Amino acid sequence: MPDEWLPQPATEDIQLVKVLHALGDPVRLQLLSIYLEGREVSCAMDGLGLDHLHKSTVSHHMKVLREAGVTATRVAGRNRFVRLRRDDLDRRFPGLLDALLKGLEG
Amino acid sequence: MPDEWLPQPATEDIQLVKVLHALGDPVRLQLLSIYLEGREVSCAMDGLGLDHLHKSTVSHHMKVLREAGVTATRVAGRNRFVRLRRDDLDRRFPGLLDALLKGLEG
DNA sequence: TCAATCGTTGGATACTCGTCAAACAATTGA
DNA sequence: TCAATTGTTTGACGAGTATCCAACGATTGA
Repeated sequence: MPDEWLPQPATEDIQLVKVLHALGDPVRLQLLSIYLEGREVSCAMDGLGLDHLHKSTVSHHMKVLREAGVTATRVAGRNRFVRLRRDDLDRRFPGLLDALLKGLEG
Repeated sequence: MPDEWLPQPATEDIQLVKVLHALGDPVRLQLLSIYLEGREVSCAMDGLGLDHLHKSTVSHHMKVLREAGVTATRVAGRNRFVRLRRDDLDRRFPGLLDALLKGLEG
């Protein structure tokens, strides 16, 4: 049985303004910094620094990132594993993720 | 009499999340594309593609960009001349403006 | 089978935001 | 001096959003 994926925009349909809007929020920018580490992250993982938020709130933010084309979500049983769409974003907006990574470090 | 400038955050106080939030709006992203051409732009200039918006709305968007640290505004008589803080942004978030410029072209 | 787990959905609430309109201040030119 | 110009400010209003809570569906493990 192959993996199932939640719906997401095609690479060529990713819009810059939606990406920037999605990332212009403290919680979602922190999620990005986690994804940028390359880990595939499950929603209910602890230690993401989001313990103060309700799980439905985190789920909402993850949906925003996915619908903007920033992340891809693989469904595996009860879990959803989220990862950055790094190749798609690098092709669509070259240098953007690299710049954000540097900016998040500083 | 020297030029007068509207208040703006210091370079080291520019926050990535505020910059992204400021640019995550269609009108403000269009303003950025105008500023990226290097022109110093006056608020009431025609041909900016913002004719459908009330002047107070444009003024509001320009204020958001300035307070996020994206632009600098010089006061000259009745006019305000707005320009990108390119050097400051390049120093604070290297590669970000270049990536946005490329992304706006595509 | 059945309880526990993971995540989503819908409702409720408070807050933010984009927009316009009107009033205002400052400046300029006649 | 005085009307026109430029841009800001304030208020109002509707739309969007961030958050929590409760309920739910799907899945897993005992």
